[in-house]
Amino acid sequence: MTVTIKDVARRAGVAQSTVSLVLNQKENIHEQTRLKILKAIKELNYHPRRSARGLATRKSNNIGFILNTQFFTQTEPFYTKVFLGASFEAIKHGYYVLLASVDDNFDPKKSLPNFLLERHVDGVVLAGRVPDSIITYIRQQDIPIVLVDYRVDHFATHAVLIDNLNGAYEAVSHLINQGHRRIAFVGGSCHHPSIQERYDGYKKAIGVLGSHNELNDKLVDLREEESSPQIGFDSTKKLLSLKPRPTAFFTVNDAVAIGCIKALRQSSLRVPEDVAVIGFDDVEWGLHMDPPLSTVRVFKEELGATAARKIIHIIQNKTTVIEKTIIGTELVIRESCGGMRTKDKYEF
Amino acid sequence: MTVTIKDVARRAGVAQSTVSLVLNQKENIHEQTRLKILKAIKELNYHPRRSARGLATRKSNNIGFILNTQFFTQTEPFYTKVFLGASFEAIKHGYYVLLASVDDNFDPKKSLPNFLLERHVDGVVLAGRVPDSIITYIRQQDIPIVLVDYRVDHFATHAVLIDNLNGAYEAVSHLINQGHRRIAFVGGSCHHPSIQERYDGYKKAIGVLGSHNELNDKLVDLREEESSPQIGFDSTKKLLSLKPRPTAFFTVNDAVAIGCIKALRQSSLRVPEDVAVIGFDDVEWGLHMDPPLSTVRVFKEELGATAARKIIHIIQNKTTVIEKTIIGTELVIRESCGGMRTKDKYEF
DNA sequence: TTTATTTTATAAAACCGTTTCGAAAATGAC
DNA sequence: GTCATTTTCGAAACGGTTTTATAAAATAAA
Repeated sequence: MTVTIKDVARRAGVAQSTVSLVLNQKENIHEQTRLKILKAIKELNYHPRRSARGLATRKSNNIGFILNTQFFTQTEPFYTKVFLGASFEAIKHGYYVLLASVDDNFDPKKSLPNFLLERHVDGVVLAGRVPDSIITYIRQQDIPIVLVDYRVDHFATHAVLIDNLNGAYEAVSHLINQGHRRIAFVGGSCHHPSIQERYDGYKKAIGVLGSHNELNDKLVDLREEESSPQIGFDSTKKLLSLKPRPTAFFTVNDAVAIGCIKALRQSSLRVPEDVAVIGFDDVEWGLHMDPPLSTVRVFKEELGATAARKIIHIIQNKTTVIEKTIIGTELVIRESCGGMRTKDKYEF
Repeated sequence: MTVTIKDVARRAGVAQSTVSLVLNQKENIHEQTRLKILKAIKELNYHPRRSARGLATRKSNNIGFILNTQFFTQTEPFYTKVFLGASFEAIKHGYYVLLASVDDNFDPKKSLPNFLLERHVDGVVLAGRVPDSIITYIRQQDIPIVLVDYRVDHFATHAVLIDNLNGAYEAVSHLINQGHRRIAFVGGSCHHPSIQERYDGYKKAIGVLGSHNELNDKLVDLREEESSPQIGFDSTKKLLSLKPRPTAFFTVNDAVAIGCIKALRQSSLRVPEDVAVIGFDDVEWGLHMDPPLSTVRVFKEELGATAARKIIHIIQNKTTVIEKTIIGTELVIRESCGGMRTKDKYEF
């Protein structure tokens, strides 16, 4: 029924081990027999079966992609894009990506992605904040790891990261250059390193370009919860009570920006005429918001693709030297941060 | 190093075949030896290796998920959600989902998802419109198929479908009940069966609840291209030139609704005061639009989950009787279709 | 009770479709 | 003709499942 390496060998008149050798591009195959075998392969339309190969080589040619369950409940499928990027890049290299999720409070002794137990993956990509315990567990199994958009300082791990610092720096610089002096930093979860870095970029811009006494803790609203439009709304409402009120809002991501703009509108403030807003991430619908949202573009698919390339490289080369790759961002100026009116500029 | 079935057998003092028997829950195992073996399994933390199992059983315990490449370029990750639904449902049943995409003009002789060639999946889910040729090919390989959000009338295939007809019917009925008499049907690709069905639902509602001469071809704008905000914008602009202009717009999906509302706004028409809009799909950001978009909710994850359950069932039971499952929709009334003002009601 | 027969539980062997490795065969150089 | 060097081969893994054989236990027949 299904054609095996044996059939190919028979038709080509060679041993199956020889077929295997040409299949795996090994040395020392006489060109003539190589062609003979290739011909037989083509004629029979032969394709080696993955599980057989996997058994013999102890490689699955799959890679696992694990993320925190709670990210799925988020408004914007940020990590989904990362996954897609990884998935399609992996295919190019002959790998498939298996998706799994873990809870924040997960216990390796009780529940684990099955692909880890069944040796069904050769390496895993961990996306976003994941519990330490799973990192520890996977390392014990000697399965290579690459983190995406997450770092753990006490683990030496390969990682693909967003240039949050610079992204935020550029965004806030832009606001400063437009004359803004009271720039609020709106609502993100202080637990995620990426958010911290965005905050650092904000501070740096104000420190470098503004005057230092403009670095005002009151203008910053970091939260415990995962960022969301709701958080953005609440956060903005709170920040609007400041006197004088902020003239610009740099939000920790686009989801927060949505809530932020909603709050501004509810307070009868016009964007961008009265207040400037810049988000982060560049999600699809930012373009269609009213006004179209200025933001810091994150190359989500590229993050995933890079992680895929990296884990595959590690798998194939047993690389041991740890390296972190930082993917740049791009400031996307649309309408939500338009130039300030003269009146505002001299307001304070 | 890695613990195999042999180790378990040795420790339990039985033959490995016996271990295999309890692993696979077969009959005729003395309870006492069963427990003994289970104990050994637990103590050694043994997990059968997938590729070994796969080789022996000729099953991969993977399922393939194929969709049209062009859907990835679409604004809203509709099918991505379907994929996620399928993926997580599959995990519950011990399967993993492998993602692949095919071009519209793809040729099975040249390029094929590798998992098909390498017997790496036991069945596949095809999402959205896919070329006939791939369906034909997969059937030849005797690999079970389930379609999601697609139907091909000349193939008898299992399918999971959206109740587009009823969804559209309810939405348009709602508009009619609000007093609208000139309801436009805005911009979708006439090639996708789902769009056709939504159109049918629209016609049915007007036919049943309206008067028949309100069924006016001029109010309908179907396109060749895949639906998008741009299409929605163009389509709406065109429909607005009608005299008298439509008072309500039923768009073929939410992406189109975005463009539609943008066009309305550009023509200084207020939503919902001057014009009502209802979309379809219920994408994430519809809730955050201004005004929040009324729409017909499609349970995307549920579509995927159902497809996963179905394909797994077919794989395991060799079911042969074809069945189509239709998943209901839900009319979500938000603000974009609010009641009409009295003035408009009597306008014609 | 003894013997034959069936049932049940376990063991042993064959198989799934590859890769790998040591040995054999072919080739070439001297 | 001998010795190296290529090239090819055969058999043994890899880690499970499945089929078949066998021993032990249970049941039925004599």
